[in-house]
Amino acid sequence: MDSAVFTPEAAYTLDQLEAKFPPRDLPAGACVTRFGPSPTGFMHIGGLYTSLVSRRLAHQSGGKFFLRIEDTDKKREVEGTVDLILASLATYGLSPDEGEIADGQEVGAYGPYRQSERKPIYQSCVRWLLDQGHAYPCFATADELQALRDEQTKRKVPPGYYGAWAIWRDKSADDVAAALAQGLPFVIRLRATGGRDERVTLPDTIRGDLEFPANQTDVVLLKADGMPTYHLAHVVDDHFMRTTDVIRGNEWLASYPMHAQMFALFGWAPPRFAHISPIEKQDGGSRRKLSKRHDPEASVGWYMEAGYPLGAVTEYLLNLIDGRFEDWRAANPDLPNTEFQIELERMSRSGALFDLVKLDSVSREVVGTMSARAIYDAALVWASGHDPEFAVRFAADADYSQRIIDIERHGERPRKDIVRWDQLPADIGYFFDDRYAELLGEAKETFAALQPAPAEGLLAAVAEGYDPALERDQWLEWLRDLGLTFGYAPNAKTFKQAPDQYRGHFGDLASVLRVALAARRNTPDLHEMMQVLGKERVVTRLTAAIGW
RNA sequence: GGCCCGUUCGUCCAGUGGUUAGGACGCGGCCCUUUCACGGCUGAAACACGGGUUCGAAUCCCGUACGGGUCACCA
Repeated sequence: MDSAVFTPEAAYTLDQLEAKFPPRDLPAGACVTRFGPSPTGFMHIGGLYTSLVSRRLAHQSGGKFFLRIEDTDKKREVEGTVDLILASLATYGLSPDEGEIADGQEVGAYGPYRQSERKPIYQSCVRWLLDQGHAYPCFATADELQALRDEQTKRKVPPGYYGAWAIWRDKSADDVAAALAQGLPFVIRLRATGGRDERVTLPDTIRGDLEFPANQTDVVLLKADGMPTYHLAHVVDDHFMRTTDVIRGNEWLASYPMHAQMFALFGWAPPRFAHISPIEKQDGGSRRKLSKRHDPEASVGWYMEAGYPLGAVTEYLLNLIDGRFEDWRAANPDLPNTEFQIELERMSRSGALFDLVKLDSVSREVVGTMSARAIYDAALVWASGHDPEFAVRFAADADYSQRIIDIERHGERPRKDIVRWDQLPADIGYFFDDRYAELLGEAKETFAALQPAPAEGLLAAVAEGYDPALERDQWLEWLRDLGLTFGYAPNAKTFKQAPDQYRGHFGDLASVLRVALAARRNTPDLHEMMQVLGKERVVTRLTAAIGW
């Protein structure tokens, strides 16, 4: 039987492919890694995690990181996913060196980088396997396969298409020709070579040597539509794309024996493997993988919407990769995190629980090291996409916005209360007059509820006497003195010693000003806030509040 | 069910035969303080269990339990 019938799109011999995709010219020790997502409408945080590991490993060794779109299942494909993947990677600084880099645009000499466009390559390899007797066509129907499984379950033997259960494994050429003549759909299966007690060992970079029973299953290589299964595509692609390190989720551990067998049959040296544990989530008493359905934080889109700065997600993930990152960061507060060398060998073998609280803490630190300008730029990009109304305000006066951001962020102990950009509209909205106007209603309520009630004439006096030229200390002294004339003790201690002699203490006075100026009781340093607002706004707002 | 993987404070990690089992986040307390933060100090908090090996085990071996993965023409 001519194998061409089963692989109509085959176009090369193995030798031709070897010549077409020669070994890469890279320095010794350089790692070539890849990320191979299927475009099913979603970018999982785990994909970002794997990409981070892969890309860092490649780059710190002088190698390459490429993106391969694994779109061999046309049923599950969701349009637009590739753009989403590209945007996600780009947002967190993980753009690939090779592969699709923009809509339909590819770079790199080992393409095409979409598996759906590599059919001739897969079929060429399968044809060789067929010719060698290492693969064969199978015309079993879904019903027949189901019946097989039912029988296996009944007989309590391992389910699967193997050995004597592999009904098409040893069919005669006549049977095959007959099925073909009827136009029956077929798949191509591997003729498994694993012996009954044979074992294979996987030298996993993270986990050390792992041992499994050798593969005995005649796994499907080519589906009825002529597309490869993951197994075939992985082996063929990672060989011809010259991947040195396959970094993938540990759900692939169990299929390693199949892959190993195929590499051996082709006579190819397998790459190194590193199976990483998935990021999990606490769910009641147990833990499970972060799921697309139940956990919004499973999607990279969630982090983009929340406006976590690039570095925050990266550094949090780096922490999961190697706990020593934290120590490194503490010792090197100013170095870019790309300087941190990751080591696969040090990765945890068990799955890490995703901890949003920790992420926030990391983010706080990351934002803490950013300049007001950098925060402004990043937050504006976020706002443009997620809060247009705020974006307009924020962009209207870039200098004003940056001074707002910079409040209490300079000096020895910078304020670290920004975690994600989406908190900004609520946190600093009151600085903008149009937003402040919208907050007036609640401001009045808060003002009316103030205890002790604001002293008559206080607002007018502050508005009257406010001198923005005063340094913080002088200003404080001035305000304390002024407060005293309205019955506010200069500090809490004095007040506590003689509560009946005062209306309240300095903190109460500050609250009055805060509510009038910011429509809330909690604000950053009052002095600095007033400086940024500027005398005009301060006077206007205080004066308007006199009637509250 | 078979096969495989995993198990140190609530969480993330250090620890590779001899440590008062360390750090970070979170939590409690104290301090600083014009509110909220920041910061400083401090406290509570863990080697899944049972057997070995050893002078000595979180570290090595075996078993148990509990989690997880996988057994598709999905990746």
